[in-house]
Amino acid sequence: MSLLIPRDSRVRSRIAIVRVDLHINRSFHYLVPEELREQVMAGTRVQISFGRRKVLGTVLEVSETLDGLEVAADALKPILEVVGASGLITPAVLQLAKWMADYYLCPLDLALKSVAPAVVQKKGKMRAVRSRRDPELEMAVTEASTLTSSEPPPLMAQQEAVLSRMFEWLDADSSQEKKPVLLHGITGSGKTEVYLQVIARALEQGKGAIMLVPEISLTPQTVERLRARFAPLDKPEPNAGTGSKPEGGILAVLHSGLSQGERFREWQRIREGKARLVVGARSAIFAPVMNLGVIVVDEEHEHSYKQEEHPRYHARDVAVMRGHFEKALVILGSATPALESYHNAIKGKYHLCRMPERVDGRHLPKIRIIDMRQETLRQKGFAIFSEPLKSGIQLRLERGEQVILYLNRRGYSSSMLCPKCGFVATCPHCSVSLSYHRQAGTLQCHFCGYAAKAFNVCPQAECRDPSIRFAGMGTEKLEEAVSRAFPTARVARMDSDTMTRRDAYERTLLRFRMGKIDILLGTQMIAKGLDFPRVTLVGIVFADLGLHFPDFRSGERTFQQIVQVAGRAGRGDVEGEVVVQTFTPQHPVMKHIRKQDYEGFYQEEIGFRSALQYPPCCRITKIECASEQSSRAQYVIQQLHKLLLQRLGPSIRVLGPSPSPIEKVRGRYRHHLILWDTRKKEHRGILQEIFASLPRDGEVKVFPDVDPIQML
DNA sequence: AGCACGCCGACT
DNA sequence: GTCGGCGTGCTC
Repeated sequence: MSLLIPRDSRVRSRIAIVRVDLHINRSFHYLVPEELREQVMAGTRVQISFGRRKVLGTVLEVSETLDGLEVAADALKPILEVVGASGLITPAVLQLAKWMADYYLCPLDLALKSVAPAVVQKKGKMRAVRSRRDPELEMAVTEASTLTSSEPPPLMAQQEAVLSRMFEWLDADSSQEKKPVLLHGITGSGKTEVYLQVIARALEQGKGAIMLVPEISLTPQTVERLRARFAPLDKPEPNAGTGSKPEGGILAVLHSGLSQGERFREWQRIREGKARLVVGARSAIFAPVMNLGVIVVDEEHEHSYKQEEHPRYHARDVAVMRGHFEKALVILGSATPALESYHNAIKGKYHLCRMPERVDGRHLPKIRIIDMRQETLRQKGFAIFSEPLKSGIQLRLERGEQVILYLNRRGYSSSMLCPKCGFVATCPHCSVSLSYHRQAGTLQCHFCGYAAKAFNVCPQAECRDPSIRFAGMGTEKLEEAVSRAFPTARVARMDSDTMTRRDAYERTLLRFRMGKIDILLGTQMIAKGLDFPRVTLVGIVFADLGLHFPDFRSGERTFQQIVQVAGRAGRGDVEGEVVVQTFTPQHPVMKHIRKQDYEGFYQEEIGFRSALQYPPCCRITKIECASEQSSRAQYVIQQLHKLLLQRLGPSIRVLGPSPSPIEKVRGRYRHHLILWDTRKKEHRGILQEIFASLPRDGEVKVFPDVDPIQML
């Protein structure tokens, strides 16, 4: 080796343990050259020569000694250079990645990949930043803001009380670990203001803050409030010679719409400490904020915090771990907490803060549960609108108030079937029926996106019957029905079909805010955080939709969705009303929905979970095998099952293996099994070994899913 | 992941 | 005799 490391002199050279960006399940030792000593630390991205090529890697550890090193020191190669600058992955985030690899049963490489965007992992050349701003829209937003005052408003007593506790925890000895806080505040109770003030205090203390939101494009209002509140803290860039105002300042916004260049720049600003407040979706939890004071997870119950690709991490839980490692205060906020979080709060693992009142003495809307079986009898056939909902809408139109209608299914109808021969259009790639989209004139698969031209007659050669029917109503059909029933009303639909353009969502909400829309209807897109004071009626068109899924969380999800949408009503001076239409009014969830009683819902639901040993009473891990051939996936899951029984024996409870409830998705057949109680460290170690030892059939994919959300 | 080495069939 | 198949194994 011609690297000429003097054998005698530099024995005390620093040695970096480096994980290479290749699929090698171990790490390698490199020398840290004198001139890079300052920069190389745990987490630093480096370029090294590996064999005969140059590759990138991540420093896991820097050590002063050669202890335990089985390679002669003079055989070590030096680190060639540091990528970008040090600190792209901070030591704390590296620790987080190690934890993720262990907890979520994935190779460390994969965990490292998910903690920093690809552009940051590589050389990170700055590209020209394309502007995505829309001057017309911005003007309109500015004009429409009676709302974004940068001054903190006066607080209600409940907010004061919660804040004083949070300040105390935030200010506590920074070497002390901080218990996470669950902020359970009903819709409209002023949670966002609490977040803002805790963040403000952390920033004043010179610390950083991360705020996670379920999906940034659906929370422009929250981002606007942050910008309005914290923009004054921004000092103009000293080198802004061009006169154009530099973007950002103390606030960095990370979202999927950023180009690679924009993403890199935001990351860089955070790393350099220019931006200390980061807002973003799931992956923003890995932002390289130093000296982190507080992490807020807004709407912590939202399923979008769970990544559905390997590693299947839950950003809320990762946030709790990051807070643990960095001794930062973690605030989980929701009106309808995940059962897991509330359970943790009840057990004392989290602090519990409650805000049971709405701001300004406003009341929660009254909820009426309408029995659609009786409505069907009364109206002599299936009706989309019950009488109370119909008259309720009419009344709001007359009064010039606004209405939100919620139906969590897009398209015109959810299936297309031939009443003569029984043919049902199904997706060629997934085991689900195709939805009819009338505007597009297509049949679409909501799992894989497959689209085909809709038929006029039954496509079966021997049938060709023209009376082919569409069953199961979606938002498109609802829109049609609304327009027919209320011809004078101005109606807008919001779902992923109408919101294809990036700013369509903001534009529609702006028109709604300006009173140019009377009835806003849509899918869960309209359920999140909207605050429109003139909305006085919310209609849940078909509350049973998600209730009968073969998933132990279907009741919880239904409760959360309906209570959240209901919370959009009555945020102004006029009291709100909610009409919930259901064919199963006797379902236990409905009585808690009627009273908007989270506590009652929790108590009843936790009883079911405990009896059936489902989370949060127990932790489960799902293992899924997927292949283009069902039999191959089945074979691998059976092998896995065998190994599990051999290695873990009776100490572990296994359900399955069985085909997934929706067996085929995107042309891949899935088989899974569920393991109970995998929290024990030795269990995880054995699971890791089993995955590593599994004969690698490249075609059959094996994914562990720790704490699964998606059971289908 | 690459890229070596390494041991058996059809070609100029 | 040689070119080349891709099966194991190594990379500080």
